[in-house]
Amino acid sequence: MSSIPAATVGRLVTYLRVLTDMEQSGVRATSSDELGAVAHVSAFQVRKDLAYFGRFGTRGAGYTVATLRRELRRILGLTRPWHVAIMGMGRLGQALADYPNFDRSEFRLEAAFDVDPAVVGRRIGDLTVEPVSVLPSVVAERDIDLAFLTVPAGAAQAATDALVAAGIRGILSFAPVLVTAPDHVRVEPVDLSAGLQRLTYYVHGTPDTPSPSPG
Amino acid sequence: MSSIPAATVGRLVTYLRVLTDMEQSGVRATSSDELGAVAHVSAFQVRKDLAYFGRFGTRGAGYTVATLRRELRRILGLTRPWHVAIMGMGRLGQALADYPNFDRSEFRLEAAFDVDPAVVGRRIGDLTVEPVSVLPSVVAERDIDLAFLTVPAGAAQAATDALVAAGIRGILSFAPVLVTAPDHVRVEPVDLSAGLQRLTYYVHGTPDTPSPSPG
DNA sequence: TATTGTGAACCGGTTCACAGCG
DNA sequence: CGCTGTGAACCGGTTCACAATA
Repeated sequence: MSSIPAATVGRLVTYLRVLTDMEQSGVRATSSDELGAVAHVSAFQVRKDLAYFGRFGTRGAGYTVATLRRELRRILGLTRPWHVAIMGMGRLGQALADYPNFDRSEFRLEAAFDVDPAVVGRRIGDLTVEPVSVLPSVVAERDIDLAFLTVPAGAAQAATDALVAAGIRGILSFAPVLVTAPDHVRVEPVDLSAGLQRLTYYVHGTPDTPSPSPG
Repeated sequence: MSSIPAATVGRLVTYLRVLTDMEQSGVRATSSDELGAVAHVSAFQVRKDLAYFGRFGTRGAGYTVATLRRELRRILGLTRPWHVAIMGMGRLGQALADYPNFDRSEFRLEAAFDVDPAVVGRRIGDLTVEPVSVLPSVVAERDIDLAFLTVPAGAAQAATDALVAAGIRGILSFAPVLVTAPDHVRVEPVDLSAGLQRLTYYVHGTPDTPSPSPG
């Protein structure tokens, strides 16, 4: 049982969403059946995924929404605040900087960086854009854990190297390129253009000749 | 050989990127070995992925970059222009609307929609925001194939239903919720907050006790 | 009785070794 | 001779059946 399948981690995130919705709707209890139906996953799969981490239900009764939700938040590391920096204050970086949803989450935007002197010093949301030269000291002083990588493709690897050198632990990369980081730094791609290209694969083909079978 | 693994489709997108970079750098020929090294995939895997679709190389010699690139573009459905609408002109929708990279790609932004009368009529990039009431006629008239779903979580399912009813074939969803669509409409999630939560899973744990093993 | 938790069977994707061929 | 293309072996994730238990 050494290593958890990546697919399981992804589904845990989905289960957490469903449980959060349930809790807000006042639902107290649920079952692997119900949870699976909402998450589009089999009840077997729900139970197997949870079994990697412990036993959270009551046989014959199911799961308590609040309890299971708390456990999933703990498993996913969402019980403490995460300090986040934005690397690259182009349009996407700016859009993320005043994304209001972060206010209610465990993610705290602590800094914003750009190489362009014309952008440095500008206020965006309640951050002031800082030059990349101060990245190492800012990361250390404000205990920054994670970064959004929102620089152009050509700058992505250099920016990643700088983040790694500064001591960042994880990177959410929006760059439309493959960036490489050492094993102790996790890179999670959120890739607009890759998603778009996968989409065309599944959608193309004429309406007559059915599209390539979905995965 | 009925259905292609989803992972293969994702890797084809990566191979295409690598080949595009190679072509721009003037590299004429490559091999499954080299391609795999750059894409962080085994040479076996590269050859197996390609074998689902045909035979594109020359035994003993390898692959011609231009040829393989053309074939991958064809396989992924990237040889014709795709007409795209943006649904939801909040910050993210606006950021996408003047994302300059689309100019050079096969994706053409053709329309932007919002429910908010205060936003309708505004010009963003070279689009004018239109009310959702005209969605069906606009989709039909401008032959719109795909949509970016950039509405708040609470509006995501209703917006999806509207897009489906209007005849959209594929949706790139940025909504932090699970949206459901009929089988003939493909939904590809590009999920910021899910990515962030997967990231914390892999990063959390003390520096002493090693983090959960990566997938 | 109802539903969880789990060892075993199954299946599909990855890895491999090598046959095919330029 | 070198590298692709591919049938077979392997492995890991999913599915399943059922034992455990509130």
